[in-house]
Amino acid sequence: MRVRFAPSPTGQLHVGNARTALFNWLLARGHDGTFILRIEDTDAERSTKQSEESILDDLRWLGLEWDEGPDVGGGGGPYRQSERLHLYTSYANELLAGGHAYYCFCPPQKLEDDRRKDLAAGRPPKYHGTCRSIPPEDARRRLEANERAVIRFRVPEHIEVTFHDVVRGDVTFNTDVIGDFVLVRSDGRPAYNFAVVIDDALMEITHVIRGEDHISNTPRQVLLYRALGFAPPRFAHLSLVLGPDHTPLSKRHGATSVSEFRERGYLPEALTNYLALIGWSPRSSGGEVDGDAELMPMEELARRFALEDVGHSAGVFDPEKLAWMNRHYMKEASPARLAAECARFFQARGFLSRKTDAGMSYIESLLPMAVGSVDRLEEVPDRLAFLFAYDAAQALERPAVAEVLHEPGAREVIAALSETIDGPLADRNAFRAMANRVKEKTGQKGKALFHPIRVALTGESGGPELDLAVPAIDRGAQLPGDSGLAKILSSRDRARAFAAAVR
RNA sequence: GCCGCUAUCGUCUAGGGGUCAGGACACGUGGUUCUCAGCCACGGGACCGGGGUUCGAAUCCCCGUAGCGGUACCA
Repeated sequence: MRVRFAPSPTGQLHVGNARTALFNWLLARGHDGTFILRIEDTDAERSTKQSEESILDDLRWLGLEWDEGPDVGGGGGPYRQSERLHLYTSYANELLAGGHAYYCFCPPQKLEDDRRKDLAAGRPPKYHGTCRSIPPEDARRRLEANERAVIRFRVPEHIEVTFHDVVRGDVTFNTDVIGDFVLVRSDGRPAYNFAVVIDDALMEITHVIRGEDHISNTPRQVLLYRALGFAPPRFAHLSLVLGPDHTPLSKRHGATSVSEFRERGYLPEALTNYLALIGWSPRSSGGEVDGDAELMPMEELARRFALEDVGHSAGVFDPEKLAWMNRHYMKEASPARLAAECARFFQARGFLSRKTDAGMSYIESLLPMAVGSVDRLEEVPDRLAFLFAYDAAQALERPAVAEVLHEPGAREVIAALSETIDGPLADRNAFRAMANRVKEKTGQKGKALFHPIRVALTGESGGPELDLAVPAIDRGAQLPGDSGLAKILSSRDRARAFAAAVR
């Protein structure tokens, strides 16, 4: 089995295309097949090298490694269409010689006029066949006289073209609605329908899995396979991914490119797991489906994936569900990995200037507090901002904090707290011991005790576990000044500053 | 316009001639921890419309409707 993903490098990798790549990858990996990456850059105006690189980067980040491609080579190369021009030319000549194609000298203006007339008359707009019967000798003469021409495919008239789609079944088109389409443009570059067929055939692709938007191109391609004498591959057309308003997913709907999700702190396994479930669901293993059946690592997705289980209808991209999956995978990821991923967000927030060992291991120790209550890694620094920035006066102004202060005994607890803390609360036990001493002094317990302690030490009325957060404050406060970390006020200094502000 | 594809809770979906139409996300209520979150329990919520076939249709067929795609010297 040989499958391919063939993006055109004209922009960022979109989640819809990423899903197409994923389904190809899943099928290849699950069947010991070969996954090929081909760059369709025949549109020279819009294709950029930079875009190609970013697509490759995004695919790697997603974990969709390819076996053959522009950077790794392989027996079917080259893998950029711009480097395969000689192949297209040679097959175009073959088609010309066999009478399956002909030169067309129609100026663009005439083509446009024809189309307008068809539309106005309610006819399907298609090429009028003006140049269909120009004798080859005449064509050659005009070519030699430097007349511009395209090469068109001679579409057989009045026949039905049926192909089998693995996800949809048999699909039939009548060639009456298909005009003689362009194979080679006047500048010598191949058009899409021609290049794909040559490439898929030469690269011996067995399964063409692509977006539904290609379904009406397929009969043209089938015709080409026939004319060229190639055996057509199996086709599978995937439904599209839509936005909440049921229009194709676009920038209007927020983040749509893989790199945006990467930048915002989504984990690749969350994105791939989520994308796999749009339009595909694991075959229910008889009876009830386990609630966790949707959470699957890549290997399991690959093992269970089957084209036969792919749905027919378009799916709406749901950021909420993606967020849920991301939370799940963040909890599963190792703190070291998360710290490495998060460092840039701490840097952006000004909490970390350099990635020193001390700074990084401090951040690592913080993550378990934040990761359970955040959708994306990007939000982690905000969640932990109270550690790095402490302003007693500002905290007092916050309604939620003020509310806590109105609780009976709150001021007492705060006063006792500022007197009780005499050193760093290096761990949970030290924190508990301190809390007990405040409890003895004030007689307060439960919420009445912990709420005031929380607002005094963190400036927040809610947040990560208190007896985890407070030791973290003191650990940060004790780190050497060159740790790269923003300065952290110790819990003792916080308690005193807050007590003073309250008074 | 013409051609094609599609249609189950708000969303992703399972199922498929007789089911209490199942699950997940989201949502609501209650419980739980010093807190947001989390977690646990419970709850509301769907077969596009109309015909036909059938003892029986969400399921099969037809016709509508709607959405999407194509109708390029874009891919």
